[in-house]
Amino acid sequence: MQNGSARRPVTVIEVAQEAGVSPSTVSRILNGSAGVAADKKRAVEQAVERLGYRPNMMARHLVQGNSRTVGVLTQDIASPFYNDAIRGIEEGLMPHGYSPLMISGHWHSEQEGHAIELLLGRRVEALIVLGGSVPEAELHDVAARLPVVVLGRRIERPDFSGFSLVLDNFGGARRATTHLIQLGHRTIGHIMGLPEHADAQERLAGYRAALEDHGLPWDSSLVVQGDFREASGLLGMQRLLELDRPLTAVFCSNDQMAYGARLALYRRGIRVPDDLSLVGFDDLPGSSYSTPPLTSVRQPVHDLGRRMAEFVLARLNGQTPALPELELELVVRESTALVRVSPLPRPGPSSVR
Amino acid sequence: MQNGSARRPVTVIEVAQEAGVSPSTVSRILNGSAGVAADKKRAVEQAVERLGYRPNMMARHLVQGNSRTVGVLTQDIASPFYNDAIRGIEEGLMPHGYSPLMISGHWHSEQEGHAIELLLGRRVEALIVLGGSVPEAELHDVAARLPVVVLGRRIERPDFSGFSLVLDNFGGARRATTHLIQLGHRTIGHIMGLPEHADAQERLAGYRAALEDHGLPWDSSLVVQGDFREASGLLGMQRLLELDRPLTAVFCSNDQMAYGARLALYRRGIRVPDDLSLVGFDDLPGSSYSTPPLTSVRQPVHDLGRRMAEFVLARLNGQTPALPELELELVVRESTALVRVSPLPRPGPSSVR
DNA sequence: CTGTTAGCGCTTTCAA
DNA sequence: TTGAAAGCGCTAACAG
Repeated sequence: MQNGSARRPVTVIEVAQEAGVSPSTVSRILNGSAGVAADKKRAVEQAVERLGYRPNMMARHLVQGNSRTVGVLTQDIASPFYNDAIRGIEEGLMPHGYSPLMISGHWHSEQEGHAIELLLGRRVEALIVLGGSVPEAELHDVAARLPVVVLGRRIERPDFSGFSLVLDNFGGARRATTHLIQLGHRTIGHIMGLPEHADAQERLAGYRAALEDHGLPWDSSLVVQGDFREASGLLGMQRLLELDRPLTAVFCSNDQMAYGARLALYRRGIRVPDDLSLVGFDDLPGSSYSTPPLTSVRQPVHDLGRRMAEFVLARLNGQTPALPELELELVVRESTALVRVSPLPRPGPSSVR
Repeated sequence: MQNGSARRPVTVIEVAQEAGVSPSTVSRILNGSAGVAADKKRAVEQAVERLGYRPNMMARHLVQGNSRTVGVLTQDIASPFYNDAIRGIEEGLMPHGYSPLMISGHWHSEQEGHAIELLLGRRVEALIVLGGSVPEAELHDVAARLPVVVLGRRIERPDFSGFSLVLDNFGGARRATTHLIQLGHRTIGHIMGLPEHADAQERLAGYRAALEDHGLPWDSSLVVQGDFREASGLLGMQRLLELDRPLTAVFCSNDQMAYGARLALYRRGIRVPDDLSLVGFDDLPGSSYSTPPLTSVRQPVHDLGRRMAEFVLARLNGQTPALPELELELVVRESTALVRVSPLPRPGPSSVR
């Protein structure tokens, strides 16, 4: 059995020898950069085939001074939210001969710095940052050297030369809450995301604004804190249910927490949406198949990914395109319903519907 | 506003000049490859800082003949299943100074070929393949050049020099079905995955084996076809419910289809697990927060990812480690329960326990 | 300890 | 049309 490693890769020189031409000719044929006699072309192609030659991109890029690569700094490759964006980025990049170099910061500022270092070392031509918490100064430095677009973070520095793309979290949250109010709900809880997270703050603000819009009182005890993950949604809902205020609806700062909240309700035999309406945020792929399908605020993440890719590519070509702020859409499914007359559910055996 | 592109990156030469030393000295300091006078070291470090120098990895790798990179061919970066594996791979690679170069084939044999081409061009030192359908011949060729490990595919070629790692789908499915039988279920449906997919076939076989183990009759009308996605689970369950056989449990070939099936049941007001028990396969992160939390077969994907990474790294070092076949564990949650009413006049022989 | 020299594999002048 | 030569940015001998 082969060792599997070793065996030096074939080089142009070898191909050239095999085909009886010079390395430059091989290069020209491979890149179609100049006219070449048909017979030599055939000979080279055969040699390439026979030897299993594959151009060494590192060498090629070194001499050409480009890497055809765009760095993507994500927080968690495995997070359902960022994933969609990544796929969009891929789609935007590939047709132009670029590929993404992905790396995750794992919500860890230090690791993110490290990641950027690595990306820069690999000479990515542009950088797409998905959320996270790299210091603005660092982002700014990078943006001075190459096109940068950061999603989901508002960059305060007025001189930031990159592009910061923020979604209308406020508007989305306000729309979601308004939807609940229009269904007749008057006591609406909110499970908040990580409080230091701008998204969470804006969504809270949107929730509050909707309340004010309709002359409903603001009650801070109706807001509990979570961390964007399922478990915190479960805990949050439990705490909400312990209140003596009989709430009939809850708006969660993201879908994952809504899933957790849903489970807390299931355990207590509180039906959704009959006894309590639930709204999430993000519209994860799974949300259309949860029980019941979850009403949520959709962020056009996939589309956004593609646009960001195209954006940096355009910058690379010297253009200065615009990146429009996209509206967030409320997707009404089956987890929200008209408020019932008697808001107090009676706990009982776990029965869904 | 800065253009954001252009501005040639700093090179060693410039750093050397700035610090008043030779390029090799700079290199030595950066790599710690030899002792250097303290003052020169300080001077260089300052120059690096001042100029914002970052070594060009492509150049470094070119001369060193390695890329410190492992290719990861996944089907879909956004699939929750592969994601976990990817995270594991990352963890396995990073401590050794390697990074993953990820690319997705999108379940498209041709695109996968293209992806491998790209990876090879970037001189990845090893390749990790997650599922997919690249022709064996191609995999074999690659494996002759560098360490390859493929997950979730049995390679038939006896001379394959890579490592093929398959999970015990059969055993997992058998265990899941047996669990149902032990709960008293006698009419158990199965929603199958893509029939051309080995995983789907093996899980079907496991389901069938469990039936036989307990002397239950095999009934092909109880098996409907899906494609591993939610929508097909929903459709599949609908078809199952149209049967006049009153089934009390369904085993789905993966969690995503189980979610779809769950939704079909919800729509008809059939309760889980009270009226019907449901089992999935994969144990996706979301499954512990579905309603009800889903009983499923856990694949240690994350762990597997780490192990695969360590495996190829070891091969790179000339070792030939083993990759143990890991057992799949049935995670019993709340979507399965004792059968309520025995719908059939106890057919078949032997005990039920 | 440090500078000089010679490449890594490729493309791109520049002549022929 | 083609080959020879130079050089991308870096490190690894090899002298000193």
